[in-house]
Amino acid sequence: MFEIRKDITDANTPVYTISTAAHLLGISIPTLRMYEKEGLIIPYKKESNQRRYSQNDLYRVKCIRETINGTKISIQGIKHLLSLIPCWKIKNCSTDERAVCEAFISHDKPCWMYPHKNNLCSEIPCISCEVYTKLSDCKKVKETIKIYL
Amino acid sequence: MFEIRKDITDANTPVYTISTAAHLLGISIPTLRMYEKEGLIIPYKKESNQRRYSQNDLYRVKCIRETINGTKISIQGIKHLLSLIPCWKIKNCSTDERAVCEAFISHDKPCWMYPHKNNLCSEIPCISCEVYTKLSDCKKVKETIKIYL
DNA sequence: GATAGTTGATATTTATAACTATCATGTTTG
DNA sequence: CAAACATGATAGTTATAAATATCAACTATC
Repeated sequence: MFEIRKDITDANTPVYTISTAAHLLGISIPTLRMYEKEGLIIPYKKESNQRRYSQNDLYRVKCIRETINGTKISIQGIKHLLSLIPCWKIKNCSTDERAVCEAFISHDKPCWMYPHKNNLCSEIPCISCEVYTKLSDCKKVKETIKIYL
Repeated sequence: MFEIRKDITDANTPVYTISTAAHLLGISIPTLRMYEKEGLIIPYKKESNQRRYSQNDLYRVKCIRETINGTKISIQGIKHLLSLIPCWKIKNCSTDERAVCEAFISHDKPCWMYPHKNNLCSEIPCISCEVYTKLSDCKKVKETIKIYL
């Protein structure tokens, strides 16, 4: 227990329980749950509602903590930053879709934190959406924006 | 003393001393100097090195404080946010210029906080550069980015 | 079916960012 | 040429974000 699994080839496979993840990261369980509540991470959830973390999830949390404790950007700041990811470009939203999409309009939290109902994002769960998966390091938002500028 | 001057038509004219500005904003003088040190504001400086604040400067500080105290984004977060303003697009930098420009490469502070030597930005002081002047409210970075996306 | 680990929620602790007070020195103003 | 206000710098205070501890109820595992 509490060991990094090297038998898993896919870094996106959710294998670690919350206690293992917390141990590997050197943080407490409530902290992990807080990051999730704030929308900084979306762990996989089993049918029973239990969380399972992948290797990429761990990396993601590592980046979050570097940003909070190293760069001194607050959680609210990170959320604001993540809201700048041009999801409407990545997903190629139409003008009509943008006009009614909170993720396009607002800028206080990442797109995956808004309710997805009647737009094209409701087709795929956010945990497997490229907008979420392709940007594990919140310090790389600028890079991402540059691509579409 | 300590009164908003209504005789000044140009909101960019630097008229208020630091004590007047602090009083009008309801904050201390060191706080104003801190915001400046962090690159969140560039007050006009007289030949004697004394600061003079314009009406727009006051508005800018008001927005900074809303962001810190209301939105709960830290100063480091605001700096990071301001670094995302696509100055290279606004100023129409060449590929060669971008390649050596810290403002293009880095993302920890606004472009006007980097030393400007051998690029086209050295022609104009940052205080009168449109990249700085056109975005008084740091909460409107997303709007600005959208224009160029 | 007993032990270990999970869930969300609330209460508490801790670390520190944001802000202020105060300093000796320099500048402005009547 | 005083009085008032500026300067940068340091030291101290305060507010609170980030992290943790603990809870009763629920789920997993052997």
